[in-house]
Amino acid sequence: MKKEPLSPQSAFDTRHRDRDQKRFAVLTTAAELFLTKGYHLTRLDDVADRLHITKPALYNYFCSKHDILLGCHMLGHDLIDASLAEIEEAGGDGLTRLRALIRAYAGVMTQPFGMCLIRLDEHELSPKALAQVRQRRQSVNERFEAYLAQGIEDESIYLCDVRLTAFWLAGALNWISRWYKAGHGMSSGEIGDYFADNLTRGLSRAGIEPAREGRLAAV
Amino acid sequence: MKKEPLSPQSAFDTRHRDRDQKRFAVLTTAAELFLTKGYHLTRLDDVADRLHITKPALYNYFCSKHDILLGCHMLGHDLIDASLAEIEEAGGDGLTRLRALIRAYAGVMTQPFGMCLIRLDEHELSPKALAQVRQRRQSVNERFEAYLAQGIEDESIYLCDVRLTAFWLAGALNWISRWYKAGHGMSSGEIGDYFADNLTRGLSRAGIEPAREGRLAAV
DNA sequence: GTCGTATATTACCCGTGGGTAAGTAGCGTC
DNA sequence: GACGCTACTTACCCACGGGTAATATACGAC
Repeated sequence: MKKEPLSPQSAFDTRHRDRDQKRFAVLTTAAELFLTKGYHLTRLDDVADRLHITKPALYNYFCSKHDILLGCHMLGHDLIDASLAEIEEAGGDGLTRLRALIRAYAGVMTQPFGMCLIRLDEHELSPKALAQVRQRRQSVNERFEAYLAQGIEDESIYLCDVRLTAFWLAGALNWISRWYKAGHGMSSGEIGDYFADNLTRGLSRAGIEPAREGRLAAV
Repeated sequence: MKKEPLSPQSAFDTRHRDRDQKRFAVLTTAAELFLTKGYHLTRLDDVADRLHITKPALYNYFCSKHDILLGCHMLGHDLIDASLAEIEEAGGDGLTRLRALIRAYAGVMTQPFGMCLIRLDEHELSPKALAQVRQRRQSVNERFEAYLAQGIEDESIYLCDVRLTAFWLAGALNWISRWYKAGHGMSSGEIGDYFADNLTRGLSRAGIEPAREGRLAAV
């Protein structure tokens, strides 16, 4: 799937053009609306209007509204999977990898497709689609658990309940998608760095360093 | 609002009975269905069926489906507010209070009305209702920030970004509502204790104690 | 240029489910 | 034991919006 042009609707400027580009434009627009208004309150007419086309044209690229929703989820997971591969290759001890994962995951949660994974109601997916999504989600969770386990093994991480710790880390990170607003406050990267440091301070087996100066204490 | 009888539908066994009891029965049933099937996929007929009444009877107690949703949110927040009051009274330093808040909040997230706060789409609320809910949510967030600030002040908590830390704590806790299943794994109280200890390990200014034995390492 | 195809449009259908109007029946009251 | 109020039921409405059938048109090919 190719990258979008300047704005999603320009993908529909001309008639013959890359299908993938148009699919992507639909998903970008839909994701934005789903996040703003909610899935149900977003009508397909709304999506089409933004793209300067009409509703039935959407059915050239997606077979239903649910299918568009699934598309958003899949792109969100693609973002994560890309990071996972990099981190796996980079190597390092459990704690190092966990921190890298936190940083990357935080980045995903500040992007629309990443937000879709958390903020859109999974009940709207078809049972088959839901199974797909659940499986991909589970594989991410397993990665958290794997790095925690590795860190306990290599003694970079304190002995902790791997399952529960993975849950709370995921929660802290997923929640970013609910409060992050692009252009306000910290950037995506700054949040990632802060989380990577601070979520692991209590997990690290090495003595705790004093909190980093820099961006602190908005008391 | 009074406590429910054995099962929600028994509130409708007889005709004349406490209105509050029936309202509560409706909300209990609706919350359960909303959480299982999602708000939109739950029809008012479904709710009525479970209570052995018919849909229009619901309109004796609520003026719309949205109003039922709002009711669920309000009861969820009532659970939190009850804990907040207790913690405030109990006193203690910032860290102690923060831990108590974490424990209590975790407990709320394992209950249906607490789960509603996180898992049901707020877009379905009317603008006015949404404003109400947002305000209550904000007041909880302020409590997290207040205890963090207090802890920094009284030196029980490391200097940290209060706003970001409150966010990640809230996220870790809110996420419980997405994975907790009553009767599987740890109990609500055990989760609360674990979270109160482990989420604050990296925040505590006192040296980090080795992780508590007891319930550990499902590696 | 004209033909064929993919793409988009116009016009429409219709299932669904929230909500309501009118009528019925249980229960307390006197 | 008749009355009246409230709770509840039956029967219905209808707006909404996802989805489709039939039709028009831009673009590439030759």
